[in-house]
Amino acid sequence: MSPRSGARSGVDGRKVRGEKRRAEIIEATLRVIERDGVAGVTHRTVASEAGIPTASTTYHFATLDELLIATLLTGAKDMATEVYWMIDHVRSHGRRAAAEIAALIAHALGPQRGRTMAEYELYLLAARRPSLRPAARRWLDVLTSMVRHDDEVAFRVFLAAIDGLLIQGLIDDESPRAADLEPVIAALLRSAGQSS
Amino acid sequence: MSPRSGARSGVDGRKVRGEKRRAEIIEATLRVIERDGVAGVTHRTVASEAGIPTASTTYHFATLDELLIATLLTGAKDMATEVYWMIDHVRSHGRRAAAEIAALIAHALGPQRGRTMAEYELYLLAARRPSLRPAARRWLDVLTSMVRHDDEVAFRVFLAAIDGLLIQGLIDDESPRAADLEPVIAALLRSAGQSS
DNA sequence: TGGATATTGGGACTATCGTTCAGGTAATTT
DNA sequence: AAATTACCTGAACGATAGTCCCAATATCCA
Repeated sequence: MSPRSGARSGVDGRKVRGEKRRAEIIEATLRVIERDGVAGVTHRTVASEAGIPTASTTYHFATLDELLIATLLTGAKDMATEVYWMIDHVRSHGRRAAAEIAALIAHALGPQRGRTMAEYELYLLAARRPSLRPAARRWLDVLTSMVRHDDEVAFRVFLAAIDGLLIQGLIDDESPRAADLEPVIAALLRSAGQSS
Repeated sequence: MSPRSGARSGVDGRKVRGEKRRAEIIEATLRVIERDGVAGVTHRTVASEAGIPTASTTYHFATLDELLIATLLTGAKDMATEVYWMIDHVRSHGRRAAAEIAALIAHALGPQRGRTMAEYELYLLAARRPSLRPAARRWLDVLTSMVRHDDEVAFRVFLAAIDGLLIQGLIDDESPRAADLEPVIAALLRSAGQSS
């Protein structure tokens, strides 16, 4: 049985013992996805990555879907944080924003390449499984909610273009350099991002 | 053994008999991906979808990877054709382009939703497996090669934004309506697409 | 026509999968 | 301290996976 189904001793925050395991399992899952993709996620590979017995993963996450949902929810926060930084750069750095954002994208496609792939794989999984969609859409909603209403259209263009650049960058043999991305970002900001 | 590994009777183009089967198997694979995703692709599901015995798929495609590569190569042409239509609309319809493109995207996210998902799943698969990348990048290269050099930056913004809109549309509960997409496309064209 | 070869198709072998279960340990409450 | 409950874990079950093997068949060149 899942620890959430029964048995909470009194207050809510008392089941601290298992929460640490849950977090470890989720982190291990993310590492597995970075390395082998969503296809490589099994109870056994995750348990092995976390260095715990197999049955422990099935105890905290009754089904694989449940594990993936939790992983996506956890990852969504990180994704949102990343894009939030971009927006912050646009607002504070003004003209330098293009260079800053280009560097962030280059970083996501270079050193963080595995992580970026993992995020988009979970994203696509959400497209196919309705139960994952709220989790996947959350970070988009969060971002959208923090721009003024009259900028919503421009903001959507900005987000879509960033998504597209990241995805297209994933199938390049060598990671794109920030210098190559900068003119594209500049053109994007010139129309869509300047007023946000 | 794969038909390519041994046994060719003299010349190369003599193995016409099996080519039809190969095509059938690839088409069945694409249908399986549309319905169940890349994760649903197994020798057995593909064979069942094509109405042929299981061993026939392993005969023509020794490994599952080989089958996926062939499927991606076949599908790449269709994807390129679709985006080419969009560009054509921009050039010929002028001011109406936004509405036309919005309709195309709404169509890709509505009736063609399964197909669109399949394309992006194969796309992400290419990000993870270098052997698939040339096939995935081919259509992008083809598109990029047919715009003037001074428009390249604007064109990249355009393509990236389209990609992003499609992906984000995939995780919406109900497919976005063309009317909702049109202002976004219009804003995009206003800056990036008008000169291409 | 006859032999060589490409192709088909049914079945089977082995590995791994998700999930379950039963018995144990550690913490928490009374 | 006793009991209750969360938590842990090794083993196992049934299902399904990839791939292989071998006999049967269709096709083609000589």
